[in-house]
Amino acid sequence: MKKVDIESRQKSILNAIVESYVDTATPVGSRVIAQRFRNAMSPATIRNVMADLEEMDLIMQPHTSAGRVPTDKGYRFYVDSLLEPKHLTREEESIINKLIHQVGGDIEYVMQNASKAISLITNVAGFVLTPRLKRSIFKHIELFNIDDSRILAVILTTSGFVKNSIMEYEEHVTKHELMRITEFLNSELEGISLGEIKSYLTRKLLEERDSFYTFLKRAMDILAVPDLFRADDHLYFDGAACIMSHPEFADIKRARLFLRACEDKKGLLSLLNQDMDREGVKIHIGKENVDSEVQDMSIVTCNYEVNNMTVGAIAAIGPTRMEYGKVISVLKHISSELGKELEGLG
Amino acid sequence: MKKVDIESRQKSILNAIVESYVDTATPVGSRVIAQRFRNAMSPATIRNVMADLEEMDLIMQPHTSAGRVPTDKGYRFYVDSLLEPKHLTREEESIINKLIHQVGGDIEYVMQNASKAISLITNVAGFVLTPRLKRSIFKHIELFNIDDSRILAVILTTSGFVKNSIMEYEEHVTKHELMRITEFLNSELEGISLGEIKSYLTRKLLEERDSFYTFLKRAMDILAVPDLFRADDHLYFDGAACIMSHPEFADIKRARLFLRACEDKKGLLSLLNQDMDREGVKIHIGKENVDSEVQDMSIVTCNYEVNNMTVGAIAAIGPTRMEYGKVISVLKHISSELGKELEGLG
DNA sequence: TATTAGCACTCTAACACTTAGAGTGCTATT
DNA sequence: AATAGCACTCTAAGTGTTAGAGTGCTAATA
Repeated sequence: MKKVDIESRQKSILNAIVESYVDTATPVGSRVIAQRFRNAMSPATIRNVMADLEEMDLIMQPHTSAGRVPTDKGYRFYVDSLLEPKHLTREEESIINKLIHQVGGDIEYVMQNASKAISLITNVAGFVLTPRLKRSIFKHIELFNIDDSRILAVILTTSGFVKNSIMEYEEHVTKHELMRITEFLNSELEGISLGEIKSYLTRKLLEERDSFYTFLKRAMDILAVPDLFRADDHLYFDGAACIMSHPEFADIKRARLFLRACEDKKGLLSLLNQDMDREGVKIHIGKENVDSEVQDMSIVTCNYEVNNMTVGAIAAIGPTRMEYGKVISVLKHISSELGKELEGLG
Repeated sequence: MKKVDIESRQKSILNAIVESYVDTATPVGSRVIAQRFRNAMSPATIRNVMADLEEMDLIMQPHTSAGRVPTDKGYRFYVDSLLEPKHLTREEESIINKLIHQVGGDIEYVMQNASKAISLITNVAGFVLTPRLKRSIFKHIELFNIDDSRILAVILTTSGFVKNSIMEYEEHVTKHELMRITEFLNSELEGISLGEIKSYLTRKLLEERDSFYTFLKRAMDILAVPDLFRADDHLYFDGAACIMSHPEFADIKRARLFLRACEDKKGLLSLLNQDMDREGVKIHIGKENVDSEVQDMSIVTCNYEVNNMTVGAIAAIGPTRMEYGKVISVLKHISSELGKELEGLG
């Protein structure tokens, strides 16, 4: 009889348990696993291994006479050590690309379709965070009077986004003065993120003392309109319907809790903003989430880049029993396609 | 014994049935109604009236030994002839106003919060359609080169919205020429809706034949960027969770169908675009909806105005058993507050 | 010594059966 | 015309029963 490394046998059985459970949503018994291995081991042997895995807190039994189900820790081990990358089919890629690169859609449309693409392919709910303007780098500004009391500022960022801001102004600013201010701001603000503009100008204001002060003050007033610093983090959501097909939500109460968590958005927003700083795919399984509302869910996030700068993030959320491999590849793919599309949109 | 107009007694009993059923979600029997009228009539009498109402197809029995439930036709009669306007409480108004007039939010934020306000107060799902730019009236345009090959157009509308559009352009347009084009477009397009600009300029192009042609052609090319004519109709949605508290969705299958209908958006979009043309509240009960997916739901819509022009619409969707009176007043109130807020946002 | 067959035991999910109660329609009475 | 009384119907909830899936333990086996 061939000698098998016990460690590795435990691994492959855990792997089989996770994949079978993800697939069927029913606790998996020793018989099923034995068949999966074409009876290379007897159910009894597998039961022994299962007892070990349960000892290690990687799997558990919902009740005494049921099969095993992976624990959060079990999924974590699976994701970290067993998961092998899963490629998307041509068909799947084509569906995603069609949704994201649809002609004639504005940014909101693209965001909405990206979240729909996530949920459609992964069969869990999808989230997309809009490009964060505050993180975008200032490139160019144009100012002009639209009437006696209002000035329109148009700001371009290096990642290609445009931000408008109208401000009311009591005293009339001459065209000449406006041009000087425009020139000044353009030379001064290059390379600064939109979120930093305010504090940058304030600092500048403290340094300058002479006649330049009034000029600078006025320039700042024009820019410091609340509009520019408004919250620009919005979450697009899709997949409420498809999530309901999972048996974990057969109980309407759990379904409601899940939907409430999705609509609350605050928790997810802060998670995404946090995860955005690290590149690539991040996974939060069950109780690993600090947010108590999603402690029986898993959240997978991925940043996306426009012109090589991270400006936003996308996410998938569903029961801990999800196809992690697939979700990861889908998010990676969509992140990259979304970035490309946004570059094109300008 | 006092003589009572039979017509009016039928009405008041139908009214009682509808209100009791909306309130309790259980088929209402003759005893309950009798108690509602403080036993002014006996259950037996009421049963006779109920038989009449059933004859008229205003109410029905889910099964032989159950109480009565209003039919679509019954709700319609109730809404048209029995419903009395319901005022919002101070508290409710304050919740709505806080949500909509929150400082530091951009348009998307306001839309999202408006839909949340609808669902929060009415306890059914809320929809908000973004301001339709195509319906907005052209007021002013500014054009400038952002680099050698790209021109940024900023269009202002009379309702106060701003629309950006960047276009790629092979040959360089001089600053002087750009100014001439700007002036031309500003004088020419005043009062035209954004949706009509393209056809207007095309018509103009056919009339002109001389040297002006090239100039006009160029102006049009700049404006006719696809971006300007992109789909700008987005639906914001909230209340998936709260809709789940209704017993009609105890069956997960119906819940899924409802969510699918909400996420599909196409049907709702066309309904809203249609309803927008008439002012005020419009109600679609159950089978009155052409869309088969929502034939067991009711949809209530209301347009909203910015600077006295209808630019968008809001809606509530839920089971036919909904508090029509309340939903109507909430939509009216939110429509008006939303309009005000958007005027302020500029 | 590691694996496996056998067996008693446990728990769930499904089904059948029963019953209380809410509600009706009809008929006879006021 | 309105109502009380009554037989009838249907549902929802509770109770028992059973089949079957799965386990852990022990003893046999390679």
